[in-house]
Amino acid sequence: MLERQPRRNTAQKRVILQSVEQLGCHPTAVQIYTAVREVLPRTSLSTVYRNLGILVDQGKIKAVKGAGSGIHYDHNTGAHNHIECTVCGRVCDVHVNPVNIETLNPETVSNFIVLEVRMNILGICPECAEQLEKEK
Amino acid sequence: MLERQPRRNTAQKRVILQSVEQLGCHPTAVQIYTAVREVLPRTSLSTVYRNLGILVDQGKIKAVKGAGSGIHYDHNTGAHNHIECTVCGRVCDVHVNPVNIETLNPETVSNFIVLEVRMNILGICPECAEQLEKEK
DNA sequence: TCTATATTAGGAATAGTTCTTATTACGAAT
DNA sequence: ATTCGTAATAAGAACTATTCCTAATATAGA
Repeated sequence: MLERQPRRNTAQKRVILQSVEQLGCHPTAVQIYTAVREVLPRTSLSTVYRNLGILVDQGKIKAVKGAGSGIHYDHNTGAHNHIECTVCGRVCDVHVNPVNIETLNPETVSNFIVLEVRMNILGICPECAEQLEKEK
Repeated sequence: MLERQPRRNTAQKRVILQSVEQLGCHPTAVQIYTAVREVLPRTSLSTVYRNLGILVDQGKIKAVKGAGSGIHYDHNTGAHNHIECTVCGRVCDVHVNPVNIETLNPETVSNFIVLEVRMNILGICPECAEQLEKEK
């Protein structure tokens, strides 16, 4: 017997998913909220958070936590890593050779059962680098 | 002329650093706070946070942000990566081959100036794995 | 010991996220 | 098309982790 997960196809949910896809470079909940409100002005921030949680559960988007505060959302659900600007906080995709989980020695990982290896690169984005150069 | 950084050697600061070193496995501010209060019962949480910030600035400890909420503190300031238990939130050290920053192609990193590569492994610690096994 | 001021305790404030509750509206069944 | 059960909503309260504020305290240098 299949468990019925009632999931209504509401306008808010559709626009929220669309916004994550269109905003690019991994928006935060507030950025998504701002974008959604341009289409549906009465949408509340909690609705955005709730639906982002649902979309993550459904595997339609991914939550990304970097060095800075706050969660970023990513419509690219495939395996890839992230780079984060330490100046403006922007998060972008980066494709470096992934670490093969099977090759990790149990001892080196304190005998943990490894689920996922996330690489997080910190750096300065081209825009912020240029800005810093100008200010000198 | 050397800038004078007035740094008083207070009991709180000493005990806070000691606690980070002794607690092991990367305690959070609240865990450090609890440990410090056993020695200095009138210590406040803001004092712990402020001193942890100072110790990070001085390079005596490192702040570690993982997938879960909250900051963990690490007395091992050398280059190494972390593994985090998705069940209990514990953070441990792990030594996998570091990624050489110089080998990264500018294009693959969206032309960012790379400062640091952090690897964060998610998994289940031996204790939680055993617990989960029992509950089955 | 005295003194200037860095540091503290305590609590208020803030940021980001989750929870609560009355209301709304989707969609299945009439 | 209308009705009806309940999932989803708006609004804001609550919560968690952290930082800020201020008067009181205690350290290091004279």
